[in-house]
Amino acid sequence: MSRRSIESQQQIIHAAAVCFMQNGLEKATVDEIAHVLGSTKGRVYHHFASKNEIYFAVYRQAMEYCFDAVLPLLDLEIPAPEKLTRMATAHGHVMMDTLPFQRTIRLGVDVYLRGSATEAERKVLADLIAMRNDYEALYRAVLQQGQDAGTLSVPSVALAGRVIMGALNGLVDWYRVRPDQTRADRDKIAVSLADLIVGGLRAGADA
Amino acid sequence: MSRRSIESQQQIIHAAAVCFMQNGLEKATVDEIAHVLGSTKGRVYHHFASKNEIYFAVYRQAMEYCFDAVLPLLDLEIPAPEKLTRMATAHGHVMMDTLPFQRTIRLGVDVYLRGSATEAERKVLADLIAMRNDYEALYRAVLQQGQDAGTLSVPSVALAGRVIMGALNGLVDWYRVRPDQTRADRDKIAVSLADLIVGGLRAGADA
DNA sequence: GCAAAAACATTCCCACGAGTATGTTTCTAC
DNA sequence: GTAGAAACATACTCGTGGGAATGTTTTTGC
Repeated sequence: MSRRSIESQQQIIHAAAVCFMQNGLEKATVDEIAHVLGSTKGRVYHHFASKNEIYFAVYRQAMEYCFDAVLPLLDLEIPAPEKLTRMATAHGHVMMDTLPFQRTIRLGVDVYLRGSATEAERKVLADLIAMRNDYEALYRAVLQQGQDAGTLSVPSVALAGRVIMGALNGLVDWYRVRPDQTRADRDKIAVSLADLIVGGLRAGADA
Repeated sequence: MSRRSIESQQQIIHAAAVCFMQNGLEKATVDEIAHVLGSTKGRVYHHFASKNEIYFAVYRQAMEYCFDAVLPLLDLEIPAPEKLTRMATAHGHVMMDTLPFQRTIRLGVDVYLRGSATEAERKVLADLIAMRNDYEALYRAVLQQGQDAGTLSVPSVALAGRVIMGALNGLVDWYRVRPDQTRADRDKIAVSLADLIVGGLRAGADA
């Protein structure tokens, strides 16, 4: 795999993420993805066997962005609530920073590819879904630690994990990139979001 | 509009919701929707001008399910935290009870119909999105009331509204209908979900 | 510098599905 | 019961987009 080839692939993946976000998985055409790059279909099909494979690549990339942001935080020796808050904040940042990729994930996932996919493709998709589950498991682990330590009140670790991911990933549904927005602005959103999720809404809990 | 006509339309809408949920908005074909009913395209196109109109009808129906469940709760004279919890619980129930409709809403919304839609269709879609916003506003109103009364701690009403809707609507992503599941089981899910969102995760807030 | 392979562009094919046109049956009004 | 309209079924058109086949240019290994 030459250097130039990898770079070209990355460009295609990035362009695809943008097209997928703007037009959805089905309406986004391979011609359009190529056109964004000032190229034609030939280039895309030279690097990817099918449109599905492009989607898989975008999916994987999106998950890697998440893992890269959160994995380092697991080693911190801080109480579970704080760790959870920092993980959620980091995740919020990734959502905003890699919006096209994260939105793409939400467009279909298991809906996309129904029957029409080959057995090999289903295998890849299953791996990707497992990858997403592994990511959610990172949060569940911290939830369990907090429950054991008495610093978190978690009736159901599974359900709490779902709620956290739902609230965090919901960000891509309403967040819109604004050109005059600074990193500090996004940080405020991410921190507020994390605090709301961990701290809840009831008054008197903490500041 | 005859009685038989309305019933037929409702059947089509319901079948469409199931197809949309299973295969996505694009992959779900009009032929398939008709086939679920044991009919053909002719029946569908006799009642709906286009596939988009079917989607609109499903969307509207989904929103009406939500409003019908939550609107009555607004008149209750109870503290904001309790009202919010009950609203969230009711919403959770609707999500599970009308799963195909609610999942359909998440499939595209603004992504679906890009440029290819007529001006009239865009108008309808804008109305539907406004309808969804109105629904979210019900929650924001209660949040504001709680903030004013001091029973809720809401740094940003807008953000809190997003978080609540995100966590609640995320339910349709992971909830799966199980035949041996009773209403009590679903109620437990809905209540736990609402408690988590309103109460948060930090220990010591309340039971 | 020269084969050969990679990295594209161009052209073409064709399956698929939305929408239409037209036929056929069933209900309704009188 | 008999027009006529509503409620379908059947058969067809046609644009579109995924993917393959083939041609052209650029890079790389020797």
